[in-house]
Amino acid sequence: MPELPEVETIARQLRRHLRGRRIRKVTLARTDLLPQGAAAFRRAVQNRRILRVGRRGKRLVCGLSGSSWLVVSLGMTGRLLWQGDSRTPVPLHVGVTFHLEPKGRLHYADSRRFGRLVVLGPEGWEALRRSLGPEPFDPGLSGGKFHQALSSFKAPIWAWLQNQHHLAGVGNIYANEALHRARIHPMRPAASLSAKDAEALLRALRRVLREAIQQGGSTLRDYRNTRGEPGTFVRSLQVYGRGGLPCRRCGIPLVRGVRSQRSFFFCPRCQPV
DNA sequence: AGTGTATCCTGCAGGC
DNA sequence: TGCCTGCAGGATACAC
Repeated sequence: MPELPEVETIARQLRRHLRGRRIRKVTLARTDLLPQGAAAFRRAVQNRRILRVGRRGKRLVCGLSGSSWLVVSLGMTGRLLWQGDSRTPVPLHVGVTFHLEPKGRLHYADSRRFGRLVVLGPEGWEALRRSLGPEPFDPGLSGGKFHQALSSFKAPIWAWLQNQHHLAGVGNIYANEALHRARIHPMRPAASLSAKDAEALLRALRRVLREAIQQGGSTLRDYRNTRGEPGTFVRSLQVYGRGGLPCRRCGIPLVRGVRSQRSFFFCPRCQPV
C-alpha cells in the first residue's frame, strides 16, 4: 500500500519523536509480523537507542545503537502510529508496540498483516541495500542511465517500475500516474521506450512523487500518517482508480486493465500503444 | 535470467 | 438484513 511518498511522510514525522529515544521494552501481540521470531526480535531492539530515522524505498528504517537497523515494511495496510501520552486511544489491529524512554509509544498496526518488522546487522543491512534499485531522487540517476536500465526488459513498463530491484519506492498508484503524465502506455515493453520517452518518464515520476510527498501521500482507504490522519493526494490522481471516468486531460473515458490480478489505468488517447 | 501466476490475510463495497 | 463475490497501495516462492 504505502509507496515512497507515504513512507517518506511517516519517516519525517517519526524522526522528531524517535531520535535519541531508547526502546525500554516491546509488546508483541502478532508474532507473524516478525520473521526472525519474537525472542530474537525482542533481544535485538530492547534497550537500544534510536539514532536515526529514514527511508529506503518503501521501507522505514531506524538506525539503532550497536550498529543494527530496524526495518519496517508496511505491506498493504501497515500503520505506524505515535502515542505521545496515555490519553490517546490505542488503535485497532496493533501487532507490535515500542515503549520508549523518556516517554511515548510507537504502535505498529496492520489489519491484513502483510507487513514485516526485522532487525538487521551491518551485513544484512548492506545486503538489503544492495538488492534494491536506486532511489527515484538519486541525483546519480540520469535519464540516460534510466533508459539504459530499461533496455534489456520486455516486460511492461508498468510492471518494471514496480519491481523494487529495478527502482526502489514505486508501486501501483505512482507507476500509473507517472505513465499518464509522461503519455506512455503502461503495457509497452520497457525496452521499447526511446531515450526521450525514458527521460520524460523519469521527470514525470519525480514530479508526481514530489507533489504526493507535499500532500502527505495518497489515502485510498487504509493509509494513515503517524497521527492517524489521511494523505490528500487522491484528489490530484489523474488515472489511478478512475476507470470509466473522463480523462482530466482529453475527456475520453479512462480504461482499467488487469494483468497478473492487478489493475492498471490509462487513457487510450493520451497514452497510445 | 526474466516473466507471469498464485498466495499470504482482512475488510469493505456492491449486487441480489 | 444477510450472503456472496470481487477487490485492495506489497512481496515472494514457484514454474516455465
